[in-house]
Amino acid sequence: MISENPRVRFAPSPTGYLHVGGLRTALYNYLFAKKNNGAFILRIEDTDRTRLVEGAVENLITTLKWAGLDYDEGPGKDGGLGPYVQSERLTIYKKYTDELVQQKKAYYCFCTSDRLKQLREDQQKTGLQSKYDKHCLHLTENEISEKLKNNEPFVIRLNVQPDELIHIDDIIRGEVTFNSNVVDDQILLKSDGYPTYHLANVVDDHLMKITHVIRGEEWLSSTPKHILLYQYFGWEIPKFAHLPLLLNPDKSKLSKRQGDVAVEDYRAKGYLKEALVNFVALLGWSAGDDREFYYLDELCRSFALERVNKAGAVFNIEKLQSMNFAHLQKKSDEELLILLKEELASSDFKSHSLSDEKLLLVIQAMKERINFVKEIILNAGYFFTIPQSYDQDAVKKRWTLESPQLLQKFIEAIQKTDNPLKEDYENALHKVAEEVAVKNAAIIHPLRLAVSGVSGGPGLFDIFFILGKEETIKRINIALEKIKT
RNA sequence: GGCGCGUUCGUCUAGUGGCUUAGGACGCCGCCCUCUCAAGGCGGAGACCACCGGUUCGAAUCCGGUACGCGCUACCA
Repeated sequence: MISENPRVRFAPSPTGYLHVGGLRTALYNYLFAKKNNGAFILRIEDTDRTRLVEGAVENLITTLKWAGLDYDEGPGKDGGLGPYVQSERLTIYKKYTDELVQQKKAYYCFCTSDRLKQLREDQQKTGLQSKYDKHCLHLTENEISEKLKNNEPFVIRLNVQPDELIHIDDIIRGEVTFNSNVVDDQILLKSDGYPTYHLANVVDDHLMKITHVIRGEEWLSSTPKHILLYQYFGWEIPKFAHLPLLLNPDKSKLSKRQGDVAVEDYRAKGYLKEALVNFVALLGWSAGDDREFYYLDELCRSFALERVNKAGAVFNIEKLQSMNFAHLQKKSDEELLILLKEELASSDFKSHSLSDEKLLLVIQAMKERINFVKEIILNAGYFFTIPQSYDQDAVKKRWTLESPQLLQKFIEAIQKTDNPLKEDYENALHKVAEEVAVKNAAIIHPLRLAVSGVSGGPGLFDIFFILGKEETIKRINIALEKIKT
């Protein structure tokens, strides 16, 4: 347990959509906050104007909300330490860089990108680490004001001192040490007046009283820059926790090229938020026992940063799918009804005439045969409309010369029944089979084909009951005309 | 190239010096159930714990080195 109420943040860039890796980072932050009675803050890091995407912030917020990760402070939810969008905080960053420049902990740099590029190439050729050479550090006050007067573009760089050891005490990785000689004089303020991630991140984390920085491992290498900034400003350094990366099957950092990475893609495919959250929570964390099925509130209670793994985790779709199945099975029929009606509304069967009562029966029949609600429509469209075709392999295998007369007899048998139940269909069939002295299967298989067009699915008598007597007879008759051997 | 991080079944993981002939889950295979497809039940294959060396009575677990993988190395985050 953390003694003081911690404050954590999820700080995405609005570049279009919420990445599943981002979802996990957000989730771990959220879980940590909830577990320790802390605050979960959303901050938008939109300092790269070249990568801005229209509507991305709204999309991010909607998706986060869909997943159930509501933030305590953030855009539209002022906690007194806003604004929570970095592009609205430019004067703040300016103020703090000025302070650093005054104390000579940062300096103006007028180098052109051409010179920088050349420098990098030269260093690479000689096998050196590519690093800024402090060329502009020695500019005099006069030279600087002269250049500023001439409107020469400039950036502000961090003035890193050599030969210092910088220690990071990471909750997940333990102590990590860097020598300041490998830390570049990072640009803090870009020539367009916007801060870089490094500056904005540190300033905001401090101003927003962030106690724990929980973020992806890709940030570990730049953490020394951040530590230096905290030290230069004289600020307390937050605790760090660098999360293992989410990986493609080839172990590279999870990327778009190798599959879906946007949370909205998974949502659109029909994954339940419960399954996605559960799955992603287990990618890099476990409670230490064999339990794998969790709801969000249960995760909140069990989560511990100390138990997060160090190694990256391959994002395995098959496991996610089985997770979806598991969560689907736990849903009540009524919950599934809502989801099914949503899917139906945007399907070919939107003008179906089934009552909620019938839909509930369809759900009961199909539930354990699907990984996604939409598969009810995809795999069992016959509940909503007469089969448009008959599976030819099944016809070949199940439709025999005697099938027509058997089905005919079955029609006659059920014709006599009144409001038949599942058992009545079954009894009728058994009786026919007995009369003609064939196995039940000899009638069942062609019947299933006639009524559904396919060879698999729920119990035949369940299908009959859901369709009703009239519809069942009608379909058999149509099949008798259409199916030729 | 430099710096950093990592390495247990195909994949996600349990394991924090003896409980381990390394446990679970997904996937795969087989059997049972069965009108089909699933689900479910039972069983199976699958990890010389990356490698080498050290510490120890004893190591997947501690230490060192090597290899491999990944990340960072931008006026991107």
